[in-house]
This record gives sequence, structure tokens and C-alpha cells, in this order.
Amino acid sequence: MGDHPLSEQDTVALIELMFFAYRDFVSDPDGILGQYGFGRAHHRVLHFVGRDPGMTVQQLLDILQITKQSLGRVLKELIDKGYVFQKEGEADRRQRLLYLTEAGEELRQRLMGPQMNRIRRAVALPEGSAAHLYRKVLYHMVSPANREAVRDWIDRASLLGGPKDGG
Amino acid sequence: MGDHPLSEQDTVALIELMFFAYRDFVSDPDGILGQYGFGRAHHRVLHFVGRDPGMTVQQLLDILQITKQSLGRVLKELIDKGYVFQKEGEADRRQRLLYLTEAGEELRQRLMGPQMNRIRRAVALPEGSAAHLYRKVLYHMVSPANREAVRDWIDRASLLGGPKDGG
DNA sequence: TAAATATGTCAATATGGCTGACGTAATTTC
DNA sequence: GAAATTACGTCAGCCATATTGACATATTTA
Repeated sequence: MGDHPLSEQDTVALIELMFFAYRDFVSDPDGILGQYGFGRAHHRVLHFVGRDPGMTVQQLLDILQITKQSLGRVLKELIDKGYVFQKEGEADRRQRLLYLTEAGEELRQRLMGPQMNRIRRAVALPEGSAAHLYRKVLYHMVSPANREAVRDWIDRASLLGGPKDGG
Repeated sequence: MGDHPLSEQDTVALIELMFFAYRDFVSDPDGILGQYGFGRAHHRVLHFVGRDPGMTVQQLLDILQITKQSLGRVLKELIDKGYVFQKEGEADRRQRLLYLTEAGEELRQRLMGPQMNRIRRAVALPEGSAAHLYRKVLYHMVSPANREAVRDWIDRASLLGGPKDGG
């Protein structure tokens, strides 16, 4: 085990499952977002800001790996509609620290709910250590160059835990 | 084990890993596609047609879950540039059965290569049964309503195995 | 013959990315 | 203190990929 690689067929099956699983995984929040006139980009902003309240715009850009112009539009909409607000940084007054309003946190929870259920159902298998392995596998799917940033993010976000993430 | 659900923190970490992993997973082929003036939609068509040569347009639409108008453009481009060709169905002459040209199959393999390497590296963990569990978990991430179709597809595609998928 | 199916196409629209350029305020560096 | 850099915002245009709705054609089925 671990010596011989996965068979061609099994590997292709996993590639395809990655496609099918992700497609359905994001379909849950998509329906909810539609009711608000939002899209997936809004969801990502809500999620990450909710996980790390007070984060800077640059930190958010680093995580999403998109341009500030792309972020600009969705962020503006979320602010205009009262789901996100900004506060001038105290140490560095150039910064516009990002926070969720109450409505923003509620929406974030509403969007996360179905995905949490789906994850929990998916890893609740008889084999026991599925969650651990699944996490390990997904982690190794991230490009090596990005792993440190992803690990840092997960560790840090787990520590601060977001307002309603069980902290 | 299996009784108590995953902790809030662990579940959120998996949700985020799903995002990071998928983002990097599709980044491999994206670079290659750019050289051909293609996008992810072209990749999906190449992949699935290559896995099931002679499939109908409707079968492809069912798998991709997009509209025929969306498929129309990418399919036309792939045909115009000589990566896909169509053959009139023998039993039903309304059908336009889809096949990859040699160039199409080559490109498909080139796109699949990095993803296969990434999957194999990701599941090549000491714990042994990672691949099996990972597959099971991803399968259960698919919406119940879609599972039969996905299972059918994987089983059928594994059987016919595509021209160069190890058959 | 009529209805349904498989496919293709035209037109308009939306989302979410992108590049490039420019501007302002604040901080850091020399 | 002047200059360079950083953090952020914004305008303008472009591209890829998806959508809905409408219509056309060929073929098969009832």
C-alpha cells in the first residue's frame, strides 16, 4: 500500500467525482444566494470575512486569489446591501478592516448550513477515520506552493473560530 | 465513531479545503487550455466525449447539466478546430454522435495528466485505504438525486474505459 | 398525419473573472 | 522632509461561461 499508484480507472473516477461533487456541493448555497441577488463570489466574501472578522482587503484578496477589481464589485454590493461593513484600521489607517453585520452573519450561517450537513453526512461512514483521511487528501490536492498559506489559514481560522463557529 | 457528528471547526475546515482543493485542482489544465484558446467548458467536453466515444449530445448535456445553448458554442469551436467530430446515428439518424479526433484525444490526455498525478500523489498516503475512503466521501458529496446517474456514469465509463484510459 | 424528439441557432442578458490605467491617502524609507 | 511604497478604490473595456426564450429542421414515434 502506498507503493503502487492508483489504477488508471480509479484515478479517472476520482477526477470525475471531484467534478460531480464540487458541482453539487456549491449547488446548495446557490439557491439561497439567488433570493438575495448574490452569486458565489458574494458567498466567498461572506464566508471568509465571517471566519476572520477584521481582516484586511489585501488578506481577502490573497485567500481568494482574484484581482481587487473583481473583488471590488461584490464587496461594494455586500456593503451597500448591509451585509458587510468596513472600519478604518487603528494601527494603519490606510486599511479598511472587514466585518459582517448581523444580517451578514445570519446569511453566512444560512449558506453554510446545508454544506455542513452535506459534509457531515459524507464523512459519517462506518470506516471511522474517513474525515481525517478526507481532510488529508484534500489538503494534498492543494498545490504545494499554496499549502503553507492554506494550512496557516485553516489553523488561524480554527483558532479564532468566527463569531458563531462554535467558539 | 460515526455516531457523533464532526465538530463545527473540523466541518468548516473541510468546507474550506473543498474550495482550495478544487481551485488548485482545475488550475493545472487551465494553463494548457489557454494555449489553445479554450476554457474549462472545452475541457469537460473533451474529457467526457473521450471517456464515452459515440455518446449523444443529449447524454453530454445530462452529464454536464448545462443548456444546449451553452454547450453549442464550445462544441462548435472544438469541431471547427478539429478536436471533435460528429457522426450521424445509425439507429436514429437525428442523433449526432460525438467522437474525439486524434488531436482531441491527445489534448485530452495532456489535460488529464497533471490531474492524475495530483490525485495519485494526494491519495498515496501511509494510511493505505485513503483512495477508497476518499472516493466514498466524494460520492456522498454528490446530491442523492444525482447519485444514481453519477454511479451509472462512473461504472459505465470504467467499463468502456475510453480509448487510452488503460484499456 | 400529428406529435414528440434530437439537434442547431439567433438574440439578449447575467455573473464573475481579467488587464490597464489612474487617483488618494497613509506609511515607510532614504 | 521629500520620495517611494503600500492599501485601497474606481473607471473602462474585454472575455468566458452560463442563462432564458424563441424558432427551425430533420427524424422518429404514436
